[in-house]
Amino acid sequence: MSIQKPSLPKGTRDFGPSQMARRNYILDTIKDTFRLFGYQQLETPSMENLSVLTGKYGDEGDQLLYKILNSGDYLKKVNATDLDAGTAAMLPKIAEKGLRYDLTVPFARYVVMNRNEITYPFKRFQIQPVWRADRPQKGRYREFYQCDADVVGTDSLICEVEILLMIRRVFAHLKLTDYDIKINNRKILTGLSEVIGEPGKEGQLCVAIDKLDKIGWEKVQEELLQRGFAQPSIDKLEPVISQKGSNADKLEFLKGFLASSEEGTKGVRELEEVFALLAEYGEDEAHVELDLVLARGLSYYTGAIFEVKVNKVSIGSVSGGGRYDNLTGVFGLEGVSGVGFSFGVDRIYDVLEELSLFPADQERSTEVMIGYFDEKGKKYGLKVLNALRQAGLSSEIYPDEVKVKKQFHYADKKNIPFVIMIGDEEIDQNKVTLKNLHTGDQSMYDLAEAITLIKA
RNA sequence: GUGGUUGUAGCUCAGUUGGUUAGAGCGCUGGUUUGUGGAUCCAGAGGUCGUCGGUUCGAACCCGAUCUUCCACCCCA
Repeated sequence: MSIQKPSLPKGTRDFGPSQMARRNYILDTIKDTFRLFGYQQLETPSMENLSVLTGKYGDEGDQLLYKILNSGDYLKKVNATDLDAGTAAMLPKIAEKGLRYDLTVPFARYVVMNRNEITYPFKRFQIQPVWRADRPQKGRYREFYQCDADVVGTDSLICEVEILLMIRRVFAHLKLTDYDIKINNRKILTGLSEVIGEPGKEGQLCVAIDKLDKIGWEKVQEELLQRGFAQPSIDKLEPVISQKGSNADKLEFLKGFLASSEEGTKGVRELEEVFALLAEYGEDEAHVELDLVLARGLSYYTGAIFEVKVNKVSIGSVSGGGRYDNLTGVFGLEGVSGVGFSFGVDRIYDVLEELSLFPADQERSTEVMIGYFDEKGKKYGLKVLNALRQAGLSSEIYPDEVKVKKQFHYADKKNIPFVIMIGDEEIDQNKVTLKNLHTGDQSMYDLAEAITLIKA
């Protein structure tokens, strides 16, 4: 019987106590914010029927889905001809479930299945892991968490504004100051493709233009040519690429540039209203930047699109989202529009780490540990322990009778700020010795006094 | 999915053209003090060198496969 070394599947991680403390610091901030804006929490199963998931993320997406082998004799329904037909044809016979790939599709499924119980507009948030059979890299995992907030059943641009406000609140609480919320509108991109003489190609345009930051204008032109755009059309795009200035300046420019496109003009008007509403809230435009070349690959966006980039760090975007007109159409429920966005917790974690923005005492859990010299002290300590907990102090007693040195060492390693020591003297005088591990000071007090001191 | 990269003690890393018993720092355990942790000093434990196979008298080192890490592309949070 050989002992096997345990290991983790590629692209997955354990979260130890200190990581969990830090993750919860981020997640609690996000949850508080979602609730503050009236969103309610939803959870859906880790696995969905494969029919719910396939075909929603494109061919590549289907490849990245984790499929779950049927229970029992999973080859039961397979015969020789199925084997010859290849993987794609055989898949439905051996797997009927899969792990969720994102939170949007399960949400759409939920809305459709509960369409009659839901009161619209429906504001929900959802924080759960998702799985992708991608090749992992730094900041890219096969299991990771998404924090989605969506509101469906309203076209109001107030939702867009509130997304901006939620992002700003979360980042302010996390002490992140140097970041940009980039905003654009899919209708503007549609308008652009019309105006430059390539109508209907906004999808292709998006894919290429989205890389501007990364590969530069020259390379983007090459890519556009490859994607079948004519050189004169590309030339017409030039003034948009080089457009600089304030959000108002850019909108002014677009108004003229897209005048001939009905759709584009609509997009401009929507953006204008978002900025106008923001002002109505009494808020400024800090961190909000209209980015004419922000595209985002996802094809289902139809209105506003968002992306958040933290400056001066090596991590890509940490949040993104947008408006979609027909979330639930694939499940047979037409006309449910909505807008949503998502925080990438894992990436925010990396950003906070890179910028050393995690609070120092995040790891502390226990406030007081009780130590003692012998069995008598231990028994006395149990009463003290109970009193501490009733006073609302997170506390523990060292469970084994070992040397005092070892007890203190434990408290020190666990970053426990106070130790209450029990010996014969304390028992005789009905007191406790309280030691502050940070300063090293210690003296004897009544238990009630000690509790007040710890709470101070 | 394509191309490349990494793996030696719990952690960060040395390790000569292939040659006897694979090292350091930090950490860990015990002691120096019989009512006290974090500093000093002393001692100690811990490695089938990612795994499997091959070449060789001999492999941490050379070759192959596989797993893992990270990177670029694709795509994405």
